[in-house]
This record gives sequence, C-alpha cells and structure tokens, in this order.
Amino acid sequence: MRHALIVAGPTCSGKSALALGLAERLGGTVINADSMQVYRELLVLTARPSPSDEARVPHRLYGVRPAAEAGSAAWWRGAALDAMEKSAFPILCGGTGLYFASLTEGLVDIPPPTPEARAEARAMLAALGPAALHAELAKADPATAAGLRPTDGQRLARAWEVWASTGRGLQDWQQDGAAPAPWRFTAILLDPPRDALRAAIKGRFAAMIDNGAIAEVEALLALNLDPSLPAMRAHGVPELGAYLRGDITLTEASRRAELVTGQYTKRQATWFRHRALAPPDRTHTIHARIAGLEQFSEREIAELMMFIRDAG
RNA sequence: GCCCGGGUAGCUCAGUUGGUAGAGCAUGCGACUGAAAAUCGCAGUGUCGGUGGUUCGAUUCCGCCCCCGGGCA
Repeated sequence: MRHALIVAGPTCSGKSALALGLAERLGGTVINADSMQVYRELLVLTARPSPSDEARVPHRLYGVRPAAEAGSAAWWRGAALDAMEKSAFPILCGGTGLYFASLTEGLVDIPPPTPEARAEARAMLAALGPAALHAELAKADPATAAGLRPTDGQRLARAWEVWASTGRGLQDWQQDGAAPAPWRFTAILLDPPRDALRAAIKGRFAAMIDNGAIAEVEALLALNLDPSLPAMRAHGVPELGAYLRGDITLTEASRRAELVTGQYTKRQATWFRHRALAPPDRTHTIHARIAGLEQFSEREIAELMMFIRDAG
C-alpha cells in the first residue's frame, strides 16, 4: 500500500509553508486539500501558494476550478486520488476536514443529485424555511429526517436532493458504508493557540489588502455569479463586497473578515482534535504556529523526517 | 454654573409596579458522510457607577457625589 503524508491544521497555522519545506526535502508533490483554494479567481484571499512557491515544488489542485462551478467533497476526492496516483510522494495539505475524511474514511457511493433535485431542495429551503423542509422530509424520508435538526437547513437540503433524485433516503444510502482510500496515511497536525492564530490572521488580512484582495473581489463580483456559490462566500469576499458597495468602511470590512476567519479556526480545531487523520502512532501534532521548516533546528527536522520515513 | 438624557455581561441594550437580572453579538465547548472558509447544537459571565438614607429587604425609591452625551449660559 502506498504512503501519503497529510499536513493539516487551521487557517493561518503555517501548513502551506511546512508542506512546501517537506516536499522539497522528500521529493514530494503538494496536493491541495482546501475547499476554497481550488477556485481559480481566489488567489490572494485564500492565501494560495505563490507562483514562486509552485516553481519550487510541484503543486496540484490549486486554482483548478472556476468560481462559477461549485466543488464538492466527491469531486475533490476523485481529483485528489488521481493526483496522488501520479505523484512520487503525495503531501496533502489543507484545512478542510470533510475532504480529508473523504479519503481516510471514505465516502458513500451515492449518485450525484440531478440538477432539478438540487434546485428543488434549495428552492424549498429558501421559500419554506428549514422547519417546513424538515416536515416535508419527515413524510418522504422519515429515517433521515429523524437524524437531522429542523434548524439545519443545509443538511436538510442535501437529504432532500438525495431522496428526490435517487428515490432512496440518505440514511439508507449511508447504510451501505464507505471504505477508506487504499493508502497508508501519516499525519502532521498543526494545532496552534487560538490567540496566536487570531493575531496572525489580522496581519495576514492586512497583507492581503496590500496585495490586491480588493481588486480580486471586484473582479469576482464583476462575474455576476450566484452569491450562494461557495467561492462567493469565501472569507473576505462578502465583507470586501460590502465595502465596495459603500455599505461599510474598509476598517469594518477587515474587522469582520478577521472575525469570521478566527471563528472558522475554532471549527477546524474541533474537527481535527476529534477526528483522526491517521492512527495515533502515525500522527504528529505541533502545538505552535509555524513559519516553515526553517523554524526548526536541524535535529528537529531530522526527527520529523525519521517520523515520516518510519511511518511509511 | 444650570437643564435634560444616560451609566446593567467583553460590546449594544432590555428589565425589575422594591424580593440581587436577560437578549443579540462576541467568547468557550461541541456536532459534522457529496455547498464544509458551509451548516447546526450547548454553555458561562455581572460588586446593575459610588456613597449615605428609607425599608425586613434597594440594582429598582430618595439625597449627595463621580463619569459620559446633548442643550442653555
């Protein structure tokens, strides 16, 4: 069974720099496991690796999808598996827990929902609200409805689209089970203190503004896409959009973007603390925010390399 | 100096016809099976500006003081 490395952690924890450094030493390919860095139009705002980073080491799945086309865990899983297959040593780097889980735990093989079913589910959610959608689902697919909160609009819509397009309930599909990808995973998890993360996020957002984030949002908005598209909801896009419309000041937009990003790191930390990316003896946690491999001593780097080699 | 309004949770504020208080946001914790930078759940916190008085009991009523707005001088 082939071996792949996972470098995971919350936003702004330093995982991209760490993955880059490791890829250089190990002859690896960095494969994006971040749901927002896949969108072509989002470069600055998602802190995607720069062209010079990409010149140092092969990078895959960054900016490969137009913002107009929503990605999905299933799409990402297939693309990642393909990229892994073609890499000498895959290093999956990102912060999207669900994406990692689609690999390490697998995904149930449910046919993609029909566009009609998806549109119907979302229209029902918008028009009736989650409680009414839950009531409707309870009639059509009681087993799935029983497991969902009447307030959880997004999951209710997902359940509805599955039922409407396959005639089979989501819960029922999930009984089929899922299988992990046929890979041996080793994980390096970054779990820095939250206040360090918040401080770094603040600094990074200011740098994003200096590096063209506003123009990036302006260009994205000019595409006139559906505001419910994932790329349109990336941290900073709604906030800078409000600034561009003149609704709020740039200071306020920055404050809000930094706030939602900080809140997001909490959800990521919760996920990674409770969901194993790899078995305990093949998981290494670093409780600090890091700036890259150069931050470590040669001895620490050697230990890290040995940990990865032994795990493989 | 005078008049008016206000000082209650980290923030914005509600409230108690006198029995020591509550929402939203923030924060903390958690869930998460194809939108996941999404979506959702649970939980704190308070010398109720200070000080005297009335009262069995004051954050609430009264006096004085302090602070912040606004107006008049």
